[in-house]
Amino acid sequence: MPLGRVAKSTIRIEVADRLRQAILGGDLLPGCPLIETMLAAQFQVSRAPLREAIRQLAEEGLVVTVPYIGTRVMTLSVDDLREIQSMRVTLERFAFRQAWSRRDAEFSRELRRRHDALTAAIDKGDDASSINAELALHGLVYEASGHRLLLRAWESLRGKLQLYWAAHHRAHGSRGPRRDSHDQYVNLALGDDLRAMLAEVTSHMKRGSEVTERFVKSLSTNSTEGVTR
Amino acid sequence: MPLGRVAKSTIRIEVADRLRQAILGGDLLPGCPLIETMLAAQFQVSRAPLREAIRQLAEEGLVVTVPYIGTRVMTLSVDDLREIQSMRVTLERFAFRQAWSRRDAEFSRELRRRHDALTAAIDKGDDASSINAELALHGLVYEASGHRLLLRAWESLRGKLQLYWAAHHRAHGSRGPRRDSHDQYVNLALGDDLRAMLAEVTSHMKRGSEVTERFVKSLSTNSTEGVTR
DNA sequence: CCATGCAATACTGTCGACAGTCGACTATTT
DNA sequence: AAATAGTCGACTGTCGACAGTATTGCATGG
Repeated sequence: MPLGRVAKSTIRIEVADRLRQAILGGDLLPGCPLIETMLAAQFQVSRAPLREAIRQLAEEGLVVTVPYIGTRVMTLSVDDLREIQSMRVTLERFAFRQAWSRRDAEFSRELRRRHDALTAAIDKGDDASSINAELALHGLVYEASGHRLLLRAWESLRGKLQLYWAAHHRAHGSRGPRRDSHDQYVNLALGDDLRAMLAEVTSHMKRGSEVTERFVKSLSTNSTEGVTR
Repeated sequence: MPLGRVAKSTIRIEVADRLRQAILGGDLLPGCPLIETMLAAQFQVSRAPLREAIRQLAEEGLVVTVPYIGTRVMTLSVDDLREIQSMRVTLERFAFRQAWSRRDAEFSRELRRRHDALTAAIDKGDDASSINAELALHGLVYEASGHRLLLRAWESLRGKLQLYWAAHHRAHGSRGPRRDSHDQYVNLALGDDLRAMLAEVTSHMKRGSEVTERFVKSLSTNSTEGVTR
């Protein structure tokens, strides 16, 4: 038994994880200000590690900080979403190119497993889980690419995507990915036609982004408040 | 004129810039430990803003931090370089696709300007400047893409690339990009054949990475020291 | 009634000090 | 002599307090 390290964690890391979870989980809505003194009191820690955690999230792009003004959760914009989606298409196509010759039995097994998990979550109507399951499904190809930098880039994108999808879910009650929306994706990923797979990635995301974009556009027409700190 | 904010800088930002500059400029070599107390004394600031600056650089990927052990400048590896180069090809091809229809007279002028600057730096034999000039030249297409996320991704890559090139320069005295190595790149970027441009990006970087990779490989055979904290 | 200047306030930025942990060195035991 | 346990020094992690800044609300004048 390898007996892995004892997971020595610092407050900074702990707080960063909790904050990230809170943001992605929707406990801290986009635009919501992050008051250091409040959060420090709430987490029962001093401001020093909390500030460092915030600095980290800022670099991850989940929050934005303006000196002497404050930090708030990143807000949604149609342009941002478009950029995220187009970047995602580029990265995921690259990931499939990299991973294609590295696919093995383990890859296929894991792909099916995650697809089943997604289907189950959708059937159960558990939207939060289905979001995570969909992200996990798409994440596999990045993991299989063996490209650490690419995986890191995906993780950064994933956070922002999750932000959008969570907002979508809160507004509509159901984000509603269709039960069979990933069948073609999975089948091609298990097959031998890379060209078809790449085309599927492009069109799959095009379909998905149309839905999300319609939603975000509807949001930005309603929410006009500037959230005056 | 938009009249942007008055660039009010905090110590944290100042220190982060100085540190980044020191790392990329080669004052802090790869593997070199960053002792907080020393740096704080050197910069004449307290450890709090210094630590936050380090946290930021860690998220940028220029340094690595291990809890209770310390922080050191990211080290070079052949695999890392390969990943950076392949990612760069992917992103720059994407950038050209995005920017292609947005090119205007200003773009052409700026491209020529930066190309001239690069040529001048090479002629003058100023290697540090020629590295910056080459990065600036390649950076233009990212700026012209109008894709903020893409530009951000490039800036992150650029830092790591600069790290490698600076190491190369220190070891060889001259990094030696040939004077005409970017002629084709610039000509195609000014032309109308996107397909040819994309092919050029791929082959251009392939040529460049072969040189750099040979160098890094030669490095890793020599340097065996573990830098004992 | 609206615009302008000014005080109050709440928050962020920074500091110095203390506590906890790791690695190296020394001493001891077999 | 080799291996183990104990000790020491140095550095990181954390804390509470202070300084500086931007917003808010009010008072004043037009």
